[in-house]
Amino acid sequence: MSTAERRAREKAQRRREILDAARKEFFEHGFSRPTMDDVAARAEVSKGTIYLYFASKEEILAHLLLEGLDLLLSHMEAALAATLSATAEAALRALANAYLDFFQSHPSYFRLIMAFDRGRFGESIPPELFQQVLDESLRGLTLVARTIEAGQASGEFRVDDAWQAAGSVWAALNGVLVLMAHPLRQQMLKSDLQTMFQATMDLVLSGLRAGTVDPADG
Amino acid sequence: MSTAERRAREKAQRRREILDAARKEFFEHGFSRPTMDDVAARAEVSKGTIYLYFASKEEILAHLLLEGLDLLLSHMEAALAATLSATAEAALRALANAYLDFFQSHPSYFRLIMAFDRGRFGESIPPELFQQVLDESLRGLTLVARTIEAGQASGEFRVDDAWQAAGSVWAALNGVLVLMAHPLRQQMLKSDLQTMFQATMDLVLSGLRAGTVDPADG
Amino acid sequence: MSTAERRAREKAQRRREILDAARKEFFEHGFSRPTMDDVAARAEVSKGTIYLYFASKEEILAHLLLEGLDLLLSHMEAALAATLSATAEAALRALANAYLDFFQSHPSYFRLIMAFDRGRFGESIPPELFQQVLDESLRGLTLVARTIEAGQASGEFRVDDAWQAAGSVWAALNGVLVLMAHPLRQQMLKSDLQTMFQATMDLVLSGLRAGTVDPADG
Amino acid sequence: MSTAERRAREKAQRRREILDAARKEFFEHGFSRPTMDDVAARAEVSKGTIYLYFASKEEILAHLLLEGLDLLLSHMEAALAATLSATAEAALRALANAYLDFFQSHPSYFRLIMAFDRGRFGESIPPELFQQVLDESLRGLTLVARTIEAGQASGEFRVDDAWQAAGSVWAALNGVLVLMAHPLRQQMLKSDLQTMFQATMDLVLSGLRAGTVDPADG
DNA sequence: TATGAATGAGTTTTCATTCAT
DNA sequence: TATGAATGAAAACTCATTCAT
Repeated sequence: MSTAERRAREKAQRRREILDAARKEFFEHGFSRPTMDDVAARAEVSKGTIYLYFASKEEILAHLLLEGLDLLLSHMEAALAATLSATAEAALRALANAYLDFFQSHPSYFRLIMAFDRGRFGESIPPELFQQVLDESLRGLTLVARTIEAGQASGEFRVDDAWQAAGSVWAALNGVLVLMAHPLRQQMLKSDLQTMFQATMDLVLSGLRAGTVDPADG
Repeated sequence: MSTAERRAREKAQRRREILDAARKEFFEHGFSRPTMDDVAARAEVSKGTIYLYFASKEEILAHLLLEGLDLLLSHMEAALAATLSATAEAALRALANAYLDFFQSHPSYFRLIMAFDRGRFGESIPPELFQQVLDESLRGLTLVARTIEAGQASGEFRVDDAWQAAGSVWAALNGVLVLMAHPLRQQMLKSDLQTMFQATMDLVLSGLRAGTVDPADG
Repeated sequence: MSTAERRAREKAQRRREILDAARKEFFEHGFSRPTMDDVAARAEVSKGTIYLYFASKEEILAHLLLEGLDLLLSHMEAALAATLSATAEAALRALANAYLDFFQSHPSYFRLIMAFDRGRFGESIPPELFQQVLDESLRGLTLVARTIEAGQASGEFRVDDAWQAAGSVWAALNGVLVLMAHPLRQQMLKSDLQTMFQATMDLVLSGLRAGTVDPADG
Repeated sequence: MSTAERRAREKAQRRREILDAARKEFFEHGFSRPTMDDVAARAEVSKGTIYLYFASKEEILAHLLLEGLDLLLSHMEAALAATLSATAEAALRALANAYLDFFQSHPSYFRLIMAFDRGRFGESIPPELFQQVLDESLRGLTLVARTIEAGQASGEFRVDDAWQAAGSVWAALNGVLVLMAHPLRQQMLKSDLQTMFQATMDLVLSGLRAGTVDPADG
C-alpha cells in the first residue's frame, strides 16, 4: 500500500502546486487575464498536466474560491470560539472583525468571493462544485444567524426573526467592505475603512438592541 | 439648416439604436460574452458603423452604465421630491424604496453598476468618461447623506457624522440587494427580497434613531 | 467663359490642396500608415471629395512621385544649363551634385522614388499613369547619357557606348545614395554622404576618362 | 534521449516547413499581401501553429531575409575562395559575378534585401534579430573592402581609402542590379543585365586602376 | 502520469471605397 | 461639387482545450 499512498500524496502535492501557481497569477493579474500557459509556466508543469488535475480554467477559479471561503470561515469560527462566554454583541463584533481582518489580509480572496456572485462563471463548472461553493458561501451567514439567535435568547437583541436580522447584518458588512474598497469613496466619506466599518457595526448593533419595532412602542 | 438638423437627429437616432441593441445583447447574455458582431447584427448595422459611434466595446458598456445610473438617480430624486415635507425617516424610506424599485425593474442595470466596481474595465475608457461614471455613481450616496443630515438637524436621528451614517446605510442597501439577488439565499433566509429589504431598512433606521452611543447611555 | 475659368482654377486649387495634405501626411508618417481619413482631415475636405480628384490612394502616391521626379529633373536641368560651355566632366559633376542636393533637401521624395521601383504599387494605378511615371523616371538617365555623349564626342571620355556608361553612372549615383541613407553604413565606411558621394563620382569619372578597355591596351 | 532528439528534429522540420511556405507566398505575391492565413494554408498547419514558431509576420520576413543574406554571402565567399591566388581585379570580378548570379537565381531574395533598407519593418522585430540582420547585411561590403585592400597592397589599385572605394563599388553593383531589374530600363539602355553589369564592373575597375587622382597627374 | 505541439474558432479593430443626399 | 455616414471584407493575433507519444 505504501506505493499507492505515496502516489496519492504526490498527486495531492502536485495539485496543490498548480493551485498555488494559479492563485499567484490570478491574484496578481486579475481573474481573467492570466492564461493557462501562464499558470502552467508558473507551476512548472506542462499545460496538459493541469488538465489532469482540473477540468477547466473555471474549475481552478472555483477551487480558489473554496479556499478563500474556507479561510474566511476558519477566521470567523476561531474568532467566535475565542468569545464563547461573552455577550452576543461581543461575539457579533468578533465575527465582524474577523471578516474585516480577512478582507484586509486577503483582498484578492474577497474580490474573488464577490465576483462569484455575479459571474456567469457558475454556469461553466459542474453543478456539484457549484453547489459546494454555494454551501460554503452561506456558512458565514449561518454563524451570524446563530450568534443573533443567542442574543435573542438572552434578551440582548430585540429582533423578531434572527435569520432575517442576520441577513441584514451580513449584507451591511459585505456592503461596507465593497463600498470602502474604492479609494474614491473613502475620500468622499472622509473616512477610512476601519472607522467606517466600526461605525456600520455600531449602527447595526444599535438597531439590534433597539429592535425594529415602531419607535412609539419602544 | 434643416438638412444639418435632420442629419444630427438621424445621427443621434442611430447612436440610440446601437445602444439599444447593445443593451439587449449585454442584458441577455452577460457583459462579456456578446461580441461586436452580435451587437452589430442586432442593431442591423455593419460592424464598422458601430465604431463610428463608439470607440470600443468598453465605451459602449460605460455608456450603458451611465444610462443605468441616470435612471437610478432620477428614480431617487423623484422619490425624494415627493416627500419634501415628510420626516427624514419617511424620506429615507422613500429613497430606499426607489432603489428597490430600480433593482426590481432593472436588475441588469443593477448588475452592471455593481460590476463596475470591480471592473478592470475602467482602464480602457477615456479618463473623462471614467470620471463621469465615477461622479454619477456617487450621487446616490449624496442624496442619502443629505437626508440623514436633515434628520440630524431635526433631531430625528442621533448620529455623529451624517456622511458616515450615509455610508453605512448605502452599504446596507447595496449589500441586501446583492445578497438577495441569489435565489438560494432567499431560500436559506426564508424570506423574499421585499421583506428582507424592509427588515434591513427597519434595522438601520432603528439604529439611526437610537444613535450609535453606548447602550448604557441610552 | 469667366465662370468656367474660375471653376477650373478652383478645381485645380482644390486638387493641389489635397496633394499638399497628402504629401505632408506621407512624408511625416511613411507611405503606408496614413489613411484617407488622415489626408482628408489634413486637407480639410471630406473623404468623399478626395475621390472626386483622385481615383485611389495609390494614384495620389503616383502623383506625388511625379512631383518628386519633376523636381529632381528641374534641378538637374538647371544645373546642366548653368554649365553649358564647360567640360563634359564638369557637366556630369554638376548633374550629380544636383542629384545630391535633391536627396539632401527632399529625402522623402527620394525614398518615394526608390520605393516605386519595387512596390507592387504600379499594379494598382491606371497603365497610362504608370507609363508617365516610368517616362519621367528615365529623363534623369537621359540627361546623363547626353552629357556622356558630349564627352565622348569631345574625346574627354573613352567609352564605347554612352548609354551603357550612363547606366553605370546613374546606377552608381543611386547606389551610393541608397547606401549612405543608412546611418550604420556611414559609420562602417567611416565616411559621410558628401565625401562618399564625391569619392564615387571621382571613381566613376576616372573610369570614364580611362575607358573600359583592357589595361594592357591602355 | 532519442525521444527528445526526435522531437527537436521534428520541431526544426516544422519550422522549416513554415518558412518554406512563407517564402513561396511572399516571393509569389509580394512581401505585404499574403496573410498569415495564406501562409498557414500553404504550410498545411493551423494559424495558431505558426505563432508557436514565429512571434509575428515581421519575424518571418526577417528570417527569410537572413536566409537570403546567408545565401548571398556564401556565394560570395565561395567565389572568393576559388580565386585565392588570382589578382585583386579577378577576385573583385568573382565577387561581383557571384552577386550577379545570386540576383539572377534568387531575384526575390534580392528584392527582400533591398526592401529591408526602407522597411519600417525593422521597428517590429526584436532588437537582437534586427541587429543580426544588420550585421549580416554588412558582410558583403566587408568582402569587397578586403579585396580592394589586397589590390591596394599589391599596387593594382591606386585608391586612397579602400573602404571608401568598396562603398563606391558596392553602391554601383547594387545600383546596376536595381536599375536593370526593370525590363523597361533594359530596353531603354538597349542592353541586357549581363552586359550592363559587366560594363559597370569594367568602368569601376578602370577607375580603381587609374586611381581617383586628377587626370593631369596620371 | 506527463508532455507540449497542434488546433481553429473567435475577437476586436481598421480602412479604402461607395453612395444617397 | 461636396459631404460624411455606411459598408464589410480583411487581418493579425489569442488561447482554452485536445491528444499522440
